Formats: sequence, structure tokens, C-alpha cells
Amino acid sequence: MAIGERYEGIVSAACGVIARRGFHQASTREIARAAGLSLAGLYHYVGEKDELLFLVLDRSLDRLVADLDRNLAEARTPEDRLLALIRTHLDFGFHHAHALRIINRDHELLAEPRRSEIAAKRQAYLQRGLTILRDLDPHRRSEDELFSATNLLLGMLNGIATRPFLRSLDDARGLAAEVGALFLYGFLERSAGAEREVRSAVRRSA
Amino acid sequence: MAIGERYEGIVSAACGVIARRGFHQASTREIARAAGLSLAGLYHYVGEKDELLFLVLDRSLDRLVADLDRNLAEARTPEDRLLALIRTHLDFGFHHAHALRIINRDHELLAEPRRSEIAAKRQAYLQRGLTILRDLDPHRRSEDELFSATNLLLGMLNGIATRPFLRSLDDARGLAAEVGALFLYGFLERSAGAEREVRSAVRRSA
DNA sequence: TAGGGCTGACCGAACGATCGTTCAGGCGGG
DNA sequence: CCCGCCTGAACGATCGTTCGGTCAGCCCTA
Repeated sequence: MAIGERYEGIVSAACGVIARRGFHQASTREIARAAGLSLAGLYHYVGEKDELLFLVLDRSLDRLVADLDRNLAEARTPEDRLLALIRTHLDFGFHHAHALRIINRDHELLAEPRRSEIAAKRQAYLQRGLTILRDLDPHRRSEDELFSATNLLLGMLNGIATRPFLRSLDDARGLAAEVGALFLYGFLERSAGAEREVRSAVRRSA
Repeated sequence: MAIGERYEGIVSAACGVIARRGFHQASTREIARAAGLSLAGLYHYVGEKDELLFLVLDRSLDRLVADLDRNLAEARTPEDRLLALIRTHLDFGFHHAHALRIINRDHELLAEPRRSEIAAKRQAYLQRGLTILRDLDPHRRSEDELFSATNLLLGMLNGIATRPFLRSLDDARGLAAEVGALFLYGFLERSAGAEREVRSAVRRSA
């Protein structure tokens, strides 16, 4: 067995166990068993339990951002860039469901300074979304509004990507088209008057 | 102290501790301390730790659905009903941030049969959203598409309601207007041709 | 009305299990 | 012989849960 192979096996075993049980419920003994090692053997490669979570998060976020950048490079219009983000996210959710689940559920459980390092990578991903929406925005929205909109978009994506909606890659692509159409139209086509109307309806029903 | 008062104090103490630490990291000792009881005193009122999570989830979901039904009763058009759902969810997120966090993060951690009982209440809430969207839909979407759209909507709402975006009730109302305008327009106004175009763009970039 | 017994509220202390982590040592190839 | 790879066994801490006991208040009867 090659030298790094064990290490990769440990990371992917940790990913599976943590995703299924949650970080604090995933014992180091179970991760070691899943990796085909004894408990002490696992600690030969890893310093502490936190490092396992960090490894999973770090590698997954690197891969997610790399996927996004690769897909963004091919997109020429702002619309295409938004669709590339959506497709990247849902594809990632299909191919790495465990990793995405951990990214969304367990990212706050790290201790410093690893927590900040992961938060920065999450922030970098969100920043790409925010930039895309700013380029796309025909309404001169404020940064706060763009930030909200970015979180709305990512919330939509995580809401469906985390749950077992994606049974096939075609499902992911179909859902990407749905999300793209829905969000794009809502984001682009609403008129200022229409939003005022909705806003007053919200206030009226209070 | 009235008889039920202690019980309410225990439930709200559990809500606070579980929201902040996560269910499995929230020890019964810490919950007892937050409730002003000894550990054994807590177990005088509660059979097991699972029951604490169940109590928080059960009461919170009951309140959320009741809020929704109350606000839906005043809404007359399908649009108003959608806006009522959005406003209810964000208001709940503002007033009961701890509870909403637990609903979204810890709802799978219960053992049977309590898990199924809570799942049914979550399902009832989602079902109301699905019914609203079906009444609103001008495109004769399939049940699967409506189900996806409902989850997209709730994903958006949870994405912003769980995080500390809602600093004031006005924030919640403003965000409700934003979400309402964005989702309503995306859901209503897209044309079938436009979605085909988006779909082919997604496929093209694959 | 005095007093004995019952009940619910609550506590200190401990139970066994499991947790993350460590350590001394065996084993096999250079 | 040495050095990575790996193990069994144990460490102390913390977990959920239980047990025996205290104390105040209420009911019942003499």
C-alpha cells in the first residue's frame, strides 16, 4: 500500500462516519474501524480528533471551490456564471453528499484556529456567489441586499442538496435548471414597484 | 412557584442549552444547572435525555404550525397565503431563534418512536407550503416539482432565519418582502420557454 | 387539634459505559 | 540494529442514569 493511500483512506473513512453520525457522535474508535486500523494506529497518523474534521472540511471546500472556478472559467455571461454556480453546487451535492452534509452541519464545531481557517474558505465560496450576483443585478442593490440574496440562493441549494433529493446526476441537473429559472427570474425580473407591493402586503398582514 | 412553572423552565432551559451546544454536546448536568435544579432534580421531571429534545421540538413545531394557521386564516388570495408563510417563518426565526435552530439541526437525533412523531409535525408544516404553492402555480407543475419548489422555499427561509441575519423584527419583515418578491416572481413569471433555455444552458456547460 | 403517615419535590453521591488520548512494545524491512 | 507502522491495554474525564435519603406540606384519625 502506498504511503499516502492510508492517509486518504482515513480521511474518507472519517468523512463517511462523521456524515452519518455527526461529528461528536462519531467516535475515533468507529472511524479507526472504518479505516481498517486500530485506534492507536489511527492516532499514528492523526494528532487529535479535531484534525479529522478539519481534514474533511479542508479538502472538501478546496474541491468545491476548485470545481466552481473550473466551471466559472467556461462561463462568459453573468447568467452563465450564476448557472455554473448552481450546477457546481448540486453536482457536488450529488457526488460528495457526505462532504456537503458535513460542510453545512459541522463546520462550527472546530476549535480555533482551525475554525477560522475553514470559515475563511467558506467565506471565499460565498464571496464568489456574491460577486456573481452583483454583476448580474440590474437593480443596483446594496451590499447588504446582495449578501442576503446570496444566502437565499445558497440556502435553497443546501436545502435540496443535503437531503436525498438527488438520486441521479440527471436529478441534479434538472434541479439545477429549476433553481436557475426560479432564482434568475426572481432576481432579475422583479420591478421595484412589485417589491413595494409585496412589502406592503407583508406589513398589512402583520 | 406554580406546579407547571418548573416544567416550563426546564423546557426553555433545555432549548437554550441544546441550541447553543447541539443536542449531544448539551449535557444533562448543564441543562439542570440552567434550569436551577440539581441533576437528580431534573430527572425527577424528565425520564431521559431524549425527552428533553422531544419536548423542545414538539412545543416549537406546535407553535410554528399554529402561528402559520393563524396567519393563513387572514390571507385571502394564494399570493397572500405564500407571503403569510414567509412572514410566519421569519417572524418565528426572530422570536424563537433557538427553537428554529434545533428544529433544523437536531430533528433527526431522536430515537423512535418520538422521531416519527416529530417528523409527522414537520411534514404537516411542509404540506401546508406545498398546498399553497399548488394553489399558486400557473404552470401545472407535477407533485414532484411542487415538492422541490417547497423545499427550495423552506431552504431559503431556513438559510437566513437560522443565521444571525435577523437583528430586529423590521429586518425579518424586510427580508420577508425580499424573499416574497424573489420567490413569487421566479415561481409565477417564468415561461416554459425560458426554463427550457436555462435547462439547455445547464446541459451545455456540463 | 395533635400527631402519625403518605406523597411529591429535590438533592448528594455513585454506577457503569464510553469518550479522547497516551504509552510501552512487537514486528518487519532497510 | 534501527526506524517507521501498528497494536493491546490502559489512563482520567465525562457521559446518562439511578439510588437512597431529606424535607415540607397535606390528609386522616384519634
